[in-house]
Parts: sequence; structure tokens; C-alpha cells
Amino acid sequence: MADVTLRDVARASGCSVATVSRVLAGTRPVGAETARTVREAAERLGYRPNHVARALRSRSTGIVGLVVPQIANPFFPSLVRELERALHAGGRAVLLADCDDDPETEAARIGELLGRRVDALLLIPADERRSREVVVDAAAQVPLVLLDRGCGPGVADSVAVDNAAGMALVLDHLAATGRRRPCFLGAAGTASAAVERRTAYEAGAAALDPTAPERTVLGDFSVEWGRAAVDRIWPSRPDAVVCANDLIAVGALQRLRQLGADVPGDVAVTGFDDIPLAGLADPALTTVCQPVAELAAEAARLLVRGPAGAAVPGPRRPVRAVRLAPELIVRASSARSS
Amino acid sequence: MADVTLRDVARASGCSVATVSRVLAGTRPVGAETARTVREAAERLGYRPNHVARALRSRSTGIVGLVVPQIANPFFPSLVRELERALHAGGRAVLLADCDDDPETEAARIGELLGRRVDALLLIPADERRSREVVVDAAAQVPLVLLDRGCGPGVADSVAVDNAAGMALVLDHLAATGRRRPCFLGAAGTASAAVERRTAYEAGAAALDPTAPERTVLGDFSVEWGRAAVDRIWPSRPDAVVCANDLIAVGALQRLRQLGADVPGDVAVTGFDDIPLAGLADPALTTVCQPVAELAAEAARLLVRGPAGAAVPGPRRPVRAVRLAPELIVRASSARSS
DNA sequence: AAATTTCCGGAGAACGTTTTCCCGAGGTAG
DNA sequence: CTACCTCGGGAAAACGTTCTCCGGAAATTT
Repeated sequence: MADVTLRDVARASGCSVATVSRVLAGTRPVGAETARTVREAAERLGYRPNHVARALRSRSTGIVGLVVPQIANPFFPSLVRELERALHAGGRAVLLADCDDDPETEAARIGELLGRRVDALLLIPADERRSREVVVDAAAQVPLVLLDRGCGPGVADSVAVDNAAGMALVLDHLAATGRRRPCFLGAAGTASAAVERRTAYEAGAAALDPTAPERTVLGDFSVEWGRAAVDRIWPSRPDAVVCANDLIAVGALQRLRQLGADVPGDVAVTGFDDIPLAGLADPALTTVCQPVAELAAEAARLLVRGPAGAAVPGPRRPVRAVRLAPELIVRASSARSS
Repeated sequence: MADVTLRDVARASGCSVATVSRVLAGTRPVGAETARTVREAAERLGYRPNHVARALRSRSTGIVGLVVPQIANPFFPSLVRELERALHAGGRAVLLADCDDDPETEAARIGELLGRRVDALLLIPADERRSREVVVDAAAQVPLVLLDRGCGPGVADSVAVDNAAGMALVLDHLAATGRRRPCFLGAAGTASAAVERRTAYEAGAAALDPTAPERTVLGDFSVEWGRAAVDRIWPSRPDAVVCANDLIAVGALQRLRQLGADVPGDVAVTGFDDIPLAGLADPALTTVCQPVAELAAEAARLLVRGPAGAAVPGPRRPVRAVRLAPELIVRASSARSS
């Protein structure tokens, strides 16, 4: 009972393997009577198609590889979940690989996935430039979409949130609620999210008040850095602390409270990403919510390239870069200063 | 260059496909000279074995299916990560499925994974009893290990933390730091973690002070319930609030602060699981840390059943249930009351 | 009525491995 | 010298699909 094959169904229904395959796959019209008999036999025997054999013959596994830098990074689980959902809706399964933030491991895992003949790759690159080489290599073999973070211009199709728009939302909100002396807690490095959010803040803050001194400090995307950064900027008494992501913001929130600052009375704090932790912080964190489901859906859509053969026409097919608009989630940490 | 097959390597090295397979798989001794030639040719052509063909022939995909109830549940990402790591160490890849806490979806996903001919299944059941039927079905077809939550006795091999031992650690700690009037914020339902932690608390509390009134309230494993539950128990002024997991504890912490209670001065709060959020709460949460890496390693170990053929000898092979000892993480929320 | 097309179904060749046979050469034992 | 292994290697059969030919019958056209 474990292994019923097409042969068995063919024998039981008194016709050929080819016919059974056709009726079950619906790949070619087949006589109504025969079809019924076949379907019945298949049902009765409990036939279940063997995806492995199918994959070998049709050269398509229906599996896409998903490589993430750190599944434990709190922003990724919801993204992974939506990706899994979106891909599954298209009949594709997800082979998961975690590369532990290491570009070399990343390269190795990509190699293995290719060996397993995934139909496509979904990749959140671990490093802006050190991931590049492997990515172009892989992209030459299968459809590949970069997610959340970029990997240099023109390397591959990519989907991400519009970081600049998100930062603009934050700055508008702060201005509208009377904040006048913001500062920015960002991340150094060349990761696209870090760069985009940083430059968007600088542009927006300058537009708001060209005469204001610019207060920006850069570290990494962590709670610890958020805490430490507060000590650097608090002496200048900003009335708003704009953070490059939620982890930094949570750290800032903790340290500000320790220092006896009133949030949001004395100072507003904002984050970015809207990880689950953001709503649970105290006070709850105003942040920019990434349209995770849409990002996933868009990525899934980009994965299907034209009808197979069209995959390798021009080596310089134009690269598509999708940017989706985020949404501002206003919570207690930026309530209007009275 | 995309598809170099054994045939190509054979042709290039002037020997037969069989020989090439043998030398590359190392499945049978082969002449030193020939081996060298073959390896050289393979290297030169950039041969990469086709896992799909291999799987078809050898009836083993090297893929294990992992079904989780909700990847976004904050306890799972770290577990998934360690599982992926442990399995990858054994040369196996992970096909991920999220069933959205729904037993029917769970059943469907398990079916698909079996259709894809996974070698084994790793399952965190969505529901203690409604998942049972599918599980026994699946377990009859491939090695299957239940993780974190049980699914009725004797259904399949399982790996989980020793909830009773964890709860005992908590109670000992509270007793040692002078807490005398604990209460318990638990979860209703039959999920094994909920039941075990609840009964362990009751047994431990009774042993501590048989005359103490028992204060236990039951809801679900959520922050919201933690907040709500505090309103129910705070009037009786416990000096310790023991929670069935970290989410409940975080909610309790928030509500207690709102009510003006001093944690840990007036009352200690403890959690369970040690999710990332626990260390970031304010005050940082004392909790029970699950040995995630060991759980994963043990699960991976259980998956390899005797040498293939031994898989279906007695229909009533004894079921193995591994329980691993947790560790108490003492943080600020239970500092000794002075 | 003959010629052409359409329709349904079967035989069998792929897909890229692994593995079972089989064969010949050389070595050892009898 | 014959008989029997061992050893290195090849031919070919699986594994379970899909898909391309092909052939015959029925339906349509000329």
C-alpha cells in the first residue's frame, strides 16, 4: 500500500501507463469512459504521484530554495511565513537554509540547493558586497529574487520596502505632532536598508529645518547599540529619537527610561519594521510597518519567469526592482507632546 | 555548462557511466589510475550530481519535512534554526511547512510532504488530539518525531523539555529567595506543555506549603491573557507570579507596572521558554531556558531508524520519548526581596 | 467513394542515477 | 596445468514519470 505507481493503476484499469498519466495530469483530452475508469482505479488503490520521478522527467521540482541570514532575527519569521504561504499557493514547496549571517556559509548553502535542483531561489543576502559573486552565479542558473536587502545594482530582481518613503512618513508624523529637534540612531555599513534609511532621514530632516544641527549616530541593528547610542545623544536633549529599526528603538526606550526621561512627554521614539516586540514595548513603539504579505506575494510573482525557454535569451535582461510602500503605525511612544 | 551528467564525465574520462558513479560515490573499490582520471574529468567539467535522479533511484531524497504550527510564534524560530543546523550536519535538507495552527491544514501539508517523498517528518503538532490521526498515519509511512508538544501516549517518538523539572526549578528558586505566596498564570486546554506545567506547579506548590490556598487561573499562552490574569489575582496580593510561558509573563509584567506594583520588590514574576523577548522585558524576566540545540540534536538523532529495512518489523515498536532538562535563568524580575 | 483530418489510445524512449549482473585478466591453490 | 578466486570494469536494468511517435477507427471533406 505504500507505493502505488502508474503501472499499478494502468493494470487495474486495463489501459496503458500513458493513458493513466494523461488522465491524471489532464495534459491531453481522453475518452470520458476511460477517464472515469482510470480515476476510479486510482482512487481505489490510493495512488499518489511520485514527485521525485515527476521532477526528474519534467526537469522541475516545484521546490524553491529560501536562504535567510538568521531565522532567529525577529523580522524574518513573519516574512518566511508569508513566503511559505505565497509559494505554497502556487504549488511550490520551500527548502529552508539558514546561513548564520556568514557569506561563505551562504554560498555553500546556495550550492547545495542548486544541487538539489530547486526551481528558483529566494535570497535575503547576508552581506551587500560579499554575497554578490555567488548571487550572480546562481542567478545565471535559476530564477533568483533578492529580498529585503539589495546586493549591488543590476545584480538580480529584488523586492523590498521603500525605506525612503517609510522614513518620510516618520518625519512627517513627528513634524505634525510638534517635534522640532529630532536625532537619528542608525546603523553603519553598506547594507541597503541601513544606507537608505540613513540618507532618507538626513534628506528629510534637512528639508524640515535646514538650519538644524544634524545629529546622527551610527552603530548596528541591535538593542545594545540602541541603549549605548542614547548616552551619546541624550545630553543634547532631542525631542524625538528616530531609530533605523525596532531593535535599536527598544534599546533606546529602555535607556531613556533608566535616565528618567519621559517618553513620549519629553521625547518621542520611533522604530522601523514593526516586529512583534514593537507593540509589546512600554510604551508601545511607533514604527513603520513593512507590507510583509505583499513583499512575499511580489517575490513569488517575480520568480516565475516567462515560459521556461525564455529564461536565457539575452544575458542582460533588464532587472526588476520592486519597492513597496510601508505604513506608519502610530503608538504611544510618539503621542503628541502636550 | 548547466547540466553535466555522469555520461559526460564518462565520455570525457574514457570509461563507463558505472565506473564514474562508483568512483564518485565511493561505493566500490576502483583502480587508482582510473579513479584519478575520472575525478579529474569531473572536476574539469564541473560535474554536480543530480539529487533528483539519485533520489529516484535510491528511494531516498535526503529531505526531511518540518511542520510547525506558526513560525511566527516567538519560541519556534530558534528551534527551527537549530533543527536546520542539526539536520544539515547530517546531509539532510529541510522542507518547511507552516500550518497556521490549524490541524486540517496540518494534515494537508503532511500529505504534500509525503507526496514529495521526504525521508522523514519532524512535527510540532498543532493540537494534542485533533492531530493524532494524521500523525499515526504518517508515522506508518516514514520515521516521524514529535517535537515540543506531545500527541497522546504511544503515538510516535517524541522529544521535549522536561516541563515538570523546569517548574520545580522555578519553585525552588522562589522558595529560596523568600517568596511564600505564589500564584500561577497558566493555559487551559490539553496541550501537553500546558498540562505538564500546570500540574507540576500544583504539585510543587502543595509540597512547599500544604496549607497555602491554591491560586491558579487559566487562559491561553498570550500576552493579552497575562495582562488580564493579573487583574484576577492581584487583589489577593501574591508575592510571586509564576507564568506558564514568557508571553503570559510579559503581559503580567506590563499590567503589574500599570497597577503600580514593584517588580521584584513587591512581587516576583517568572516565565518559561526564554524567548528573546524575555531578556528585553523591563525588568528582565527570570525564566526557564529550553535546551533548544539539544532538543534539535536529539530529534535529528531519533530520525535515523535502523538500516532502512528494519523500519517496518513490528507494528508495535516501542516508542521513545526523550525528555531534556531545562535550565533556570535568573534575571531581575525575581531578585531577592530585601 | 476516396481522401483527409481528428480523435483516442498504446509502445517505448527519455530523464540521470545506482546497482545487478556478467566478463576477462591475472593470481593463487591444488 | 587446471581449477578457482579476486579484481577492475562494462552493459544494461531498474526507479516512476512525461511525452513523442504511431496506428487504427471514426468523422469530415472533396
